[in-house]
Amino acid sequence: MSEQQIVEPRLLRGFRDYLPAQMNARLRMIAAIRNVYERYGFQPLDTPAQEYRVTLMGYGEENTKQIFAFQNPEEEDVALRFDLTVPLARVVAQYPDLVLPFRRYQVAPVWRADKPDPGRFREFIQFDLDAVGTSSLAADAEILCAMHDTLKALGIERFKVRFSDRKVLNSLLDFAGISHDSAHSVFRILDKLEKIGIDGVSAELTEGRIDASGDKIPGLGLNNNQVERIKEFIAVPKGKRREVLSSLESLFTKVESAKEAVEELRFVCNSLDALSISEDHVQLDLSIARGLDYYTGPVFEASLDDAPEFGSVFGGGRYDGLVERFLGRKIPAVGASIGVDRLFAAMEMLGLHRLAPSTAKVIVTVMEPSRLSAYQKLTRELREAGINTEMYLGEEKTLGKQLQYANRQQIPLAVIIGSDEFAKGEVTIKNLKLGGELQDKKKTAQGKEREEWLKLSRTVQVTVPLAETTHQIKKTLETI
RNA sequence: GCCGACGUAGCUCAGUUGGUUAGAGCACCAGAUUGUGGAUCUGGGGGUCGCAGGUUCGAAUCCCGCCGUCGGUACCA
Repeated sequence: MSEQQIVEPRLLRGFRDYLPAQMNARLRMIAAIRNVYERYGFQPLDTPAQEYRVTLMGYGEENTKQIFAFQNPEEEDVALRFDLTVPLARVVAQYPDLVLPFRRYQVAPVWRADKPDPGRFREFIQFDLDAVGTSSLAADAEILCAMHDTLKALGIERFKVRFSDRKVLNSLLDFAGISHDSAHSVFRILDKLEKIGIDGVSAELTEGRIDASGDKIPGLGLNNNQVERIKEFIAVPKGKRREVLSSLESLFTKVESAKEAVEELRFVCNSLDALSISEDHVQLDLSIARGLDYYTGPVFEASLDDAPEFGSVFGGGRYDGLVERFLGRKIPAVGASIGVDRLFAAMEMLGLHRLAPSTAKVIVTVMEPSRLSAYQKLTRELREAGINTEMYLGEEKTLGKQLQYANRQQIPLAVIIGSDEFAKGEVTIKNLKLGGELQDKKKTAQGKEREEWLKLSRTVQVTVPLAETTHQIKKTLETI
């Protein structure tokens, strides 16, 4: 092939490869999440990557530019799904036989034509859980509870699930005397509170500001009185769920529309108490806005304490109006979506992943190629015993090279059979993982530790009769 | 989309006011060690200096355009 024909191997912006070490970690994440969702009795669903474009549209024109849209060979307008919630609404409307409440989970890639950021990709996996067909806020509490359990199950300790209610923000507009037409803009600015602070919010609500890069950000033109009211709202102190709730209640005593919001939040708080969900991990936080277009009640959002720059890794809320688009009548629903790849990236930054490329626990090295069938037979035996086993298939003839290969693949055990072992009908089993760990400690070990080290190093490699290979390997794997 | 910075080996970067054959560390490969991985030592391979033009006797270095990356901002069902 001439040089001009070589195609440069490269990725599209916003897309990424998952090489084996990362893919193993991602698969473990997905399995752990699924495990939690099924413990709550949610049912699996899958839908196609492509939908009719019109199915996905209708939540504001400005969003359409985020959708990957094109024409299929029949020249129909189609698009890649950008979330799993809209397809769910379509399914619920399309299959009237589905038993309600329909509680489903779905794990699948979605696509958005956003500008990529850390933890933000153009193709990413979402893992959703939703309950459709129930207006009971017990469902909302259950979703919050599942969010909490999921993050725990992923081995994350320092996280916050925060919740509020869309109706609180609507009441805030009444409280501050702001037209509901401006709702979208006001909420968007409030959502930036953590990022730009109270002064930044204040500026954007009034005359605008100029950001660090010299960009002009237009203001909303609210008057001082309105901004003061919003500041009062923002000033509601953070604390225990019930404390925040009573502060809110007293602030909004004269706002008629707030009664429903307060009652909803009280219900959710009561449920969380009944479920013994800790105040440390699940908090009532009035400042979260999210889900501006279709959320109608409680909203949820989770972030990692040690990776705040990744923002929301798990979010959702109640959306009672979404199915109506496809059915003509309302079906209440609530759910949440975990951004698997964003969370993966955050955990990667925090070093929370166990990264090993291989799925093999054992490598059978090949020292005497002329007796290949003996190695094949043993490999087969180990596999039939349920042990993930790889036989060395590379070109290297020396044992050292083969062990180096195993080490790089992070395969913990090696089986060695050379002329000595063949002669005696034995096999040597080497614990590469333990050997590596001991090597690291070799320099520092002293006194009693040194004795322990010597004792352990005698167990790194054992030789047993061929017939006991499987038994010995199982025994050793239990210690790993 | 807008503002700014930056593109030199697989990775992280150095490269003096433009001056011969563009460097380092890590990684990789080989040997020391023909049946024992991660350590050490020695040697080695690898670069159209993002792409295309211009200025110049001479460009990685200066100028223009394009592409890409990063940061900020906007947007985010």
